[in-house]
Amino acid sequence: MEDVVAGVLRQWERAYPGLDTGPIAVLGRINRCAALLQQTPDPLTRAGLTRAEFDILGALRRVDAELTPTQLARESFASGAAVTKRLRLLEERGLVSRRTDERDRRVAHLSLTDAGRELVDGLVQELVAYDRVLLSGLTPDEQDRLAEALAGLLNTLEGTIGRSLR
Amino acid sequence: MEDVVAGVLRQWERAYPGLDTGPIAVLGRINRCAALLQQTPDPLTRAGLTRAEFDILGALRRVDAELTPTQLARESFASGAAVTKRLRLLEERGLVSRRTDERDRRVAHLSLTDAGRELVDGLVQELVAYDRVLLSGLTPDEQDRLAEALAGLLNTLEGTIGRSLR
DNA sequence: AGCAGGTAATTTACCTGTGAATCATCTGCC
DNA sequence: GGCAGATGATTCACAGGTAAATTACCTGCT
Repeated sequence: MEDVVAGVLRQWERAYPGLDTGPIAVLGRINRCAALLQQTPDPLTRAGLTRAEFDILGALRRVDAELTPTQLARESFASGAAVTKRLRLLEERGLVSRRTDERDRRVAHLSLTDAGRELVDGLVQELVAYDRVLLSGLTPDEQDRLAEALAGLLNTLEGTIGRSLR
Repeated sequence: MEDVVAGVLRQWERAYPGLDTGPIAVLGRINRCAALLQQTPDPLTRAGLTRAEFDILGALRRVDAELTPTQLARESFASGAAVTKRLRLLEERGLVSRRTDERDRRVAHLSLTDAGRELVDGLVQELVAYDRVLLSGLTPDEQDRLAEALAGLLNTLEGTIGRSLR
């Protein structure tokens, strides 16, 4: 059985005979998977959260401590400006609370409210269950190998990109 | 050697002992890889194109025929509105030209100009070479297995999502 | 003929992210 | 003590995406 990308690859190969479509086969599929995952309604959508907002809440839950906006940006792989915007919405919804540092009044310390923590606790369970369904087409063994290959790729990418930014 | 996601997974596991982090290990890495790929400057950036714009040009080159905006939307996995906007920019740059259908004056037929075609021809070579570098951390065999696993996942996702939209 | 309904493309209003500038505050040095 | 420069966070102007409404046109039915 063939996926959508396979047809695209054949077209490229026909347009440019001899072209090495191997790299596109990998990266094109990663992009396509990510795009599909982002567009699909999931438990977060039903809870009225975006993936980006959940990344903030998740970071606070994971580390189980207060975090500053800068730390949150690093933890959730986002820009500072994006974090500021998301925090405003999350605070308005009463999921996150803010405390100003006493020593250095520039810095803020964010933490989950009780409501925020309960929301995350419930959502994590739902999300994992949902993700398991999405992966159900692969055997557990295939899933493990896929995760491992992606970890390797991720390391290369972080390296390449880190270098290109300097 | 460990990737960035591995640390995150350990934190989740510590916050929720016994949580099955397997699904996150796969999907989290896919999202992270895609985000990195999107943020990184690549040959397209240097040519002043976004990935989305190149997807339009690429579709026209691949099928080597005129396409309507609706067909372009399907081919490049985008919304109609997005295609309209991109086409306007690409036409302004002289990369794409438009022809109105004679029978049905609602429909437009888009094709690459000579300049557009030459641009794509050059960029495809550069892109494949660049992608090969990004994947250089994996052996060719690992790359093949990764592509295959992703194809399987993609099929499941298209299925799951197709169902959820009905 | 002419209208009801469908379809292609575009427009509109809005939302979210980004990089650059700005504001507020702290720290080190003279 | 007080200023120069650094740093944390926010704001700003803008780019690009989306869903829903709109425009323009075609087709089939009476």
